[in-house]
Amino acid sequence: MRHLSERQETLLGLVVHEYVENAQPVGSERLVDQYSLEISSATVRNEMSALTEAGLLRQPHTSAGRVPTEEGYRYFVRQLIGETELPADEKRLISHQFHQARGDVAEWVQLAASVLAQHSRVASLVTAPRPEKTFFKQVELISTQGRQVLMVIVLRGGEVRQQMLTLAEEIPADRLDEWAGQITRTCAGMDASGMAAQAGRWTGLAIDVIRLVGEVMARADAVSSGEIHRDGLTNVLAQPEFADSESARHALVLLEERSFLEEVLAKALSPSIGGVQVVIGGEGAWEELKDCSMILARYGSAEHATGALGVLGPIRMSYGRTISAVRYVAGLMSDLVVESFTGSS
Amino acid sequence: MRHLSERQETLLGLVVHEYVENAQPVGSERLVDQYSLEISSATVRNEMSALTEAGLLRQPHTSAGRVPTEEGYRYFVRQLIGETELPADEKRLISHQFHQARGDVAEWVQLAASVLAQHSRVASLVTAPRPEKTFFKQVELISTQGRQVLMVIVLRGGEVRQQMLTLAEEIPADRLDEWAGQITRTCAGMDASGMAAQAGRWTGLAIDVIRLVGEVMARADAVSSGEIHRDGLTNVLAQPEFADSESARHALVLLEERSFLEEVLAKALSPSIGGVQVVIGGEGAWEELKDCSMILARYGSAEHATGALGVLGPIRMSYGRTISAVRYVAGLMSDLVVESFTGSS
DNA sequence: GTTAGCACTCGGGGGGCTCGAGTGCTAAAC
DNA sequence: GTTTAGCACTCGAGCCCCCCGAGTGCTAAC
Repeated sequence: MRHLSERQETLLGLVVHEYVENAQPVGSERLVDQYSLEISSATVRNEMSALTEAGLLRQPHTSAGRVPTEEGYRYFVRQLIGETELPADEKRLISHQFHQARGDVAEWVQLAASVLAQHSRVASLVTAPRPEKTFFKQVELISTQGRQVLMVIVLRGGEVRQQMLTLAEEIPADRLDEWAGQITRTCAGMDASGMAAQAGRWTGLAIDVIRLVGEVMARADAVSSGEIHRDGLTNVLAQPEFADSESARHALVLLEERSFLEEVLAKALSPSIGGVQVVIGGEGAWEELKDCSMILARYGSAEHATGALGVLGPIRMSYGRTISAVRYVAGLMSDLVVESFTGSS
Repeated sequence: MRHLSERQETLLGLVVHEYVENAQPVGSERLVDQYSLEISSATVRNEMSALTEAGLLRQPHTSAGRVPTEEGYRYFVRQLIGETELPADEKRLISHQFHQARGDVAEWVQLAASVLAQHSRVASLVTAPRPEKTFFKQVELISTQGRQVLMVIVLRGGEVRQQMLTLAEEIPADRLDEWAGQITRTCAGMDASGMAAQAGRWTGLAIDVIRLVGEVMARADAVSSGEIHRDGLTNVLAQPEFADSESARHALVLLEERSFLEEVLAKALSPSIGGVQVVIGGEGAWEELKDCSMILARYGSAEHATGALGVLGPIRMSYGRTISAVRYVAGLMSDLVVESFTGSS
């Protein structure tokens, strides 16, 4: 399977392209017509035969056209795609949309999902950016009703968490402020374990507050990602491979199953930020997405916060287009994260 | 169509029940067999004929069994369902799950969606509880990096919003605290328009802060609901009426189209809390959900906060079961909202 | 009012047919 | 040696047709 001739590579590329477009096995004559090839259909047949031999194409049945195998798609993506870029006008449009949404993280995430879904025509996933590890910055204690107190915990990077706390006895607001100020001054910059260690050194109300803050931070550190924002679910239903409800259901289950998505995101994105990961047909590791591909990227920056985004669609997907869309959106999101952390307006 | 005999009502009920179970037109003989009726199939045929006349049943084609019409379902729900209750053990299970999740609003919402999806076997929707109108309670100004300031806005009821603000010049943290304290003391309890009116009376930094707070509050008042949490999307794909991908897509589009859901939730739930609204087949008002039904309820309490929840599924739905599930979950959510506001632990 | 009997209807499913796109092979041409 | 025309062969998709049986409405008897 090593060493495809240049012509074979070209033909593989054309088969992939044609199949992605039409969702139908592509035959030799068709190919010659469609792309005005200089060679005859018989030659194409010979080459196709070789590609089939090499495991890059297959025939759904004897005497039907050829279809790329998973291996064929992988070869295509690895060797033939090059560095496709989104058209400049699409880039401009997307970047414009992102500039509109500046300011609100939740909005970015939603927008990224929507943009990906629209430009890739498959289902998209985006998680909000989160720091690798949380550090305490500030706490506010706000009395609500009787002995109920709302704790507002601010983490480094500006993430805000809230948590209710019930006091043993009512405490006036100014005393609460005082406590909060003391705790903030003393504990600023600590991580979850640091907070846990602190608790013992305090008395009264502060013990509970610090313990709870520590718990909230530990919980935040434990989950690998927040909510996973989805969009474009209906796109995958439009694909002919999901025409029968059984396979459609199967694909949708993947997209609903949070734990599965988390696992995939975690495993596929362990490496580094910037690169785009392409998982074609489960790669042997995930039986569940046998007929699906995912294109994933991590965004953000390691010292601030990172998130993940990507798409999930049928194996028969426009990889060039989709990969560049994922890469571009990941880049924009990275910029936004860095911007919002370093405060350059 | 007025005045069905008791026997006719019984038969209508049985047809609905049988059709909901099997998704196939039900014939007279089948009905007699299945439910060991004391009357002959010919009699059943006569009654069915009358029900068809009355517009409550219809035949998919001449010489097929009967299927309830939309009107038939409505009659069934209005007159025949009674006050079905979930079995006690299911109630106990659900209530137990909710007690586990106490404390975090986002968790309730997610749990409610999951429970509804599981017990109704269709797709569920839940919005987070929100107050009718927001009132300012407190603001904190937290310096992050250089001239970037994170505003944390606490609203009555404990809802927390955050908003970035870029200063004209750097201001030390203790000055920020001072400003925040002043604004909080002066403006506590105001609504969005009150805040807007305030802005003019201040100077410097405070103008921007108050203006932004006002905007955030106005924005919060404008959207009728926050994010709509969904679950059980795959359930609807399992229904035979959505076997072909076209209708499945159609249903999924409804569930993805935020604006549509908001409209439906708003219109259907204008009345009051507590009651369960059943929208069968669009009721003429929504062409889009021609083949779907929604069962919706508002939860919470008017003076604190309210949200909406419900399910969307095919018209052929187990109304008794689903209505009681929606009612029960709405009740639990209402309790949680009230509890969390009044602070009774 | 109820029911047995009966002729009639029509959709679904299975079998068989054709059609055509596509293949692999061979032998001739370049 | 590679390319290509020619050709026999394959096999699934689509179509037609037919049969079957569940179900109906009607009529006449109970």
